[in-house]
Amino acid sequence: MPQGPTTRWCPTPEQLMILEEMYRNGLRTPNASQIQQITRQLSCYGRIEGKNVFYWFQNHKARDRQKLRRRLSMSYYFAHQSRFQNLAHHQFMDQGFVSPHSTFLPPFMGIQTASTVPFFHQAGAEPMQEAVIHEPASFLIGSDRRPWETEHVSQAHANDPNYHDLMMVMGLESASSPCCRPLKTLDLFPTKSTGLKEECTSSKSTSSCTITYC
Amino acid sequence: MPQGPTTRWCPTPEQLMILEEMYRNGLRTPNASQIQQITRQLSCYGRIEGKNVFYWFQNHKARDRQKLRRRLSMSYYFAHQSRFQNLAHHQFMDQGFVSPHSTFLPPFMGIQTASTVPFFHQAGAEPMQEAVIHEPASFLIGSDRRPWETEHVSQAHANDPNYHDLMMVMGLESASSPCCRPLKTLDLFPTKSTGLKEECTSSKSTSSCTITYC
DNA sequence: GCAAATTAATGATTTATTCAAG
DNA sequence: CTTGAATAAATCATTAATTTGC
Repeated sequence: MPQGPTTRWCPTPEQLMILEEMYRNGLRTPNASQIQQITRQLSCYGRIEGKNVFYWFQNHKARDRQKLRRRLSMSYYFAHQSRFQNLAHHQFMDQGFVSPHSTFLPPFMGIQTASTVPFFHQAGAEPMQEAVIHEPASFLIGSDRRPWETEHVSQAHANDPNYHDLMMVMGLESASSPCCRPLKTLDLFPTKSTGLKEECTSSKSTSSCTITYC
Repeated sequence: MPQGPTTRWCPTPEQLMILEEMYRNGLRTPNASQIQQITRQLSCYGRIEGKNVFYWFQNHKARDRQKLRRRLSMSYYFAHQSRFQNLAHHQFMDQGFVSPHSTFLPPFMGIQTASTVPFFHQAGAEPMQEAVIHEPASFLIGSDRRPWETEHVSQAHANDPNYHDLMMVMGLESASSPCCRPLKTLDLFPTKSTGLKEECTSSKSTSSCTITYC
């Protein structure tokens, strides 16, 4: 076997740049059609499948949240350090109070989870209203992202008629072969602001997100 | 529209019976091919899709674990009731110490999560070795369950060549149309015992699981 | 009895956590 | 250490049981 049984996707710089641009522009949870479109778009920069796109957004979103929480808890802790039983920072950072993969939290909380965060706020002095730690399920762009509909399309999509789905909705060309004509600024995703909690932290004044890729 | 836009799957008694039998026989995390097979098998008892099967096993497994944890915590609490600050059972069952959807746990633990359970055991006196609370990721039967490959197959599976995948491996007939000839005992899933933590609590002495459906 | 109101189950999604390749 | 991949936990949402007032 020349290619090995299973090797994980390794995004090319171009793919990564495009994905990050989409993310910066507010895309968080692309639906099946969007995933297909993005996959096709990125496939001219290297091997890629729909699930790679799906996972990339999932992980990127999760790790963004994680970083935010970490920063928040951290700053909260340092602001009220004296309350935490005279434990120095490294004492619970380095000694197993918090696993390296878990979210930072003051020692008395143990491992932080979505469920325990409220207690943290109860125990603290200030509400920290400005930063929503646990966003509700309404956080997605479209609610009809169904991994089950994302299948094999990237493999046998060459002349699959199901491909021309939401292309119009997204304002993307609906060429039936991998789009290899980038170098253009496209109108990507209509940013219907649905009261989302954590959407588009970057500047966004127009009603649609655009992405420049090259 | 006769059927309405979107209504969730409502399993028929036959479908439920078969699924539960498979679960009893040790199936926990069917892979894509198994899901396809099961879907096809159950489709003659009513409308069903691959994702329904996938979700059913996921939910059933999770809620089994939940029940087990609840029972364990419960019995542990009653065994060491005196330690819990003289709180009667209803005092923390009924007054918001434990949300109705969360796992039962003694009040000092707050909401139970997989992460907090170890602390619970640390705090307690006995190890309760016999029941593994938080099973590792190696808990699945096959590691290649990919929801992304489960798609539309139930919709346009009639003459899809990809269908005859693991049928042999599973010892199931590979008819290309929905199997509507039940009333038979089939050899279903080879129970390769891979050091699983929470597998097949029911009696299972042979090396393969069988299911009788009618 | 029976239908509105409540509650319990459970199907479907999203989020958090963990594993492991590189 | 970063991050792609996968699983488990938590949550949401709809349907079925069940209760309650008539």
